[in-house]
Amino acid sequence: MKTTLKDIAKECNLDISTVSRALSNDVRVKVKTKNIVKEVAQRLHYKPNLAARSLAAGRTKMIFLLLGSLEGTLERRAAGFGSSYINSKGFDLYISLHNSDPEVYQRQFERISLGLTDGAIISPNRQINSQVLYDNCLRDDIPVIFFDQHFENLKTPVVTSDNHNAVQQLITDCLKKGAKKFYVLFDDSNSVEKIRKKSSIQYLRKNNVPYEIVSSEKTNALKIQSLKRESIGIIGTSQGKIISFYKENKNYLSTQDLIFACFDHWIGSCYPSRNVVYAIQNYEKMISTAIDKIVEFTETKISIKSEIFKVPILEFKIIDS
Amino acid sequence: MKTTLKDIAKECNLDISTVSRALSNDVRVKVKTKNIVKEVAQRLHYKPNLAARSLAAGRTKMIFLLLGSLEGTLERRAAGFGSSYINSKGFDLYISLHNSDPEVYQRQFERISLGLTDGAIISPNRQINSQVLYDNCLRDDIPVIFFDQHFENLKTPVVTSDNHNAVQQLITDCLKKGAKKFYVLFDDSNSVEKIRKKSSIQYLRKNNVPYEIVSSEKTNALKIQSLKRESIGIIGTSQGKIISFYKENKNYLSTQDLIFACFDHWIGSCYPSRNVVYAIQNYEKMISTAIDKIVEFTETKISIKSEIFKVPILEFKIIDS
DNA sequence: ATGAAAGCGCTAACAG
DNA sequence: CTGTTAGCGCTTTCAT
Repeated sequence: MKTTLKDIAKECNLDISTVSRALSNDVRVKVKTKNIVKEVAQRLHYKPNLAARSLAAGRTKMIFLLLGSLEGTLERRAAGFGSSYINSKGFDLYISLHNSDPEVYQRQFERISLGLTDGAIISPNRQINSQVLYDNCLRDDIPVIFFDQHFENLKTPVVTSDNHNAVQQLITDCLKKGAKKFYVLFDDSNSVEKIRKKSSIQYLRKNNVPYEIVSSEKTNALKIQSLKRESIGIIGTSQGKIISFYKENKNYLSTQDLIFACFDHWIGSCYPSRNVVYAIQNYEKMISTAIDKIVEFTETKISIKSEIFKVPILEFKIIDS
Repeated sequence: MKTTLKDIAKECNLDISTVSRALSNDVRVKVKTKNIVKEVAQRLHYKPNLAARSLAAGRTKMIFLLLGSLEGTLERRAAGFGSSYINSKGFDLYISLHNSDPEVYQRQFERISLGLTDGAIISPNRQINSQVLYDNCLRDDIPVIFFDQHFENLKTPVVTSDNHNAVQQLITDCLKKGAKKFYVLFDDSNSVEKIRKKSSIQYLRKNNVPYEIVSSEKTNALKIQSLKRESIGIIGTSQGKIISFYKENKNYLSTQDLIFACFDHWIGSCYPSRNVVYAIQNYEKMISTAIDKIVEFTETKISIKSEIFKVPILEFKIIDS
């Protein structure tokens, strides 16, 4: 059965409060008493009840990380690195997934202000009005910071990559490698994709490069086709998206000279393209920034501001065939 | 400020206990009273404090999922599917990562029995004696089930893939595709790798197929090399491992006829091999089995048994070039 | 149908 | 240095 402070107090003939102090290394307790208490605690396999502690102390040292899924490299790495990083601050990170399900998202979001966490980092679901949920947390003084996704209409703090510059750099690299026209695979499925799409178009227009936007619904209708072999840049979010686009249009694309551009990583050789360029997002900086803000808030109670933290791309990589 | 039952009680001129009942839809409370209470609760933005509830009720409906990382397909998918699956049972899943760090692992493991979770599913770290940690949880009646990794010397419940059969089927497929000799890339880094290695060797021996075990430390010393072009099977845990092995031995391997075999997924074409065969583990079945067991335990308090649940492979896929 | 009261396990004043 | 006391917010008997 569960050992409590009471059990230890009885065993030591001390008051429960002294035991509590002894275990939290309070300077007021005699060293000798401390030792006895600690030894008894160990012998009885004492473990503090965090729910009780939280109730009494008003904090849990737990931070919540709510993500859509773990399929993206950024989110995966952020989760992995964030766990370690937060540990070094004496906190714990609890990750939860909403799988882009609005109901789950809302439910998880609401759980934040239920007394078990001191704050949260959230990669939002765009189908839901996060502002309401965010305001809920604010009202209860629970700090929340958004991660990766950024909605212009929301008054919330956000940590995000500098997607605008990233995309333009990727296109520049493709152009250097000889790309003469582009397929842009970004869609409108979330705010990151939107920004990337918008920036791509803006930059391609500015440079007078022909392009076609290919949303995932109507991939088979490639307009810009020509019989002669050309150098084509294909830019999209991930290796997976690019590869499946390629497969769907293999007949045409396999006859062309291709240059792929995407984010975060590329596994294997650049085949069937001639070159792959990709932008590695600085997930460490992103998640640590978010964590720093949250922790700072819980320790100082100075209110969190509705700021945008744009984190530059970590590195641009080029794979040659 | 935080609204509590007390605030609602005051506002409604009711006792706090009636409010509590009304909000939990207790049949004893008059419908009219219930409606009033609920309306006031909403107006005051009432949210229950889970720590307090947990303390009073003795359960949290939270299950802990402790994983090494999210880099593996199995773990990622299990986390994703598990979150949804457990929601349908009225529970929540909290994922935490130990990044193969023994200290973090121990710390997270110990957190399980700290009163915030009703149970846990754990992908263990082999550097740590999990038995002790497991016994700790048992003593406090916290159900724990191990996931994926299986240690023969531990008396614990475990859900794992049928790796033995999986490996033999993969090898069979390679042989059918013409493989005449093998490189086995499994190592001893964890219990799954160990079983896969052992089963590979056993099966290759039985079928008199020449093979070489290539641990990641000494990859450059390939023994079985010949000048003539041969059909070579390369079997390992993931696409990543196989590709990096290939790269390290490109001079020799690029002249050979290759067949790759691995687990869970393969992105892109099978190039530079002729065929890729891979075994998709049934992560849905694995995680749902684990969740079912944990939930069953928390609801019935019937003690969890030290059983092994072997989940068969979901599907074997073959990619042709 | 509602209220009163005990208590879950712990922390944190306040005494002494 | 240690004990006493009063909660934290909620659930749950036991009365009425």
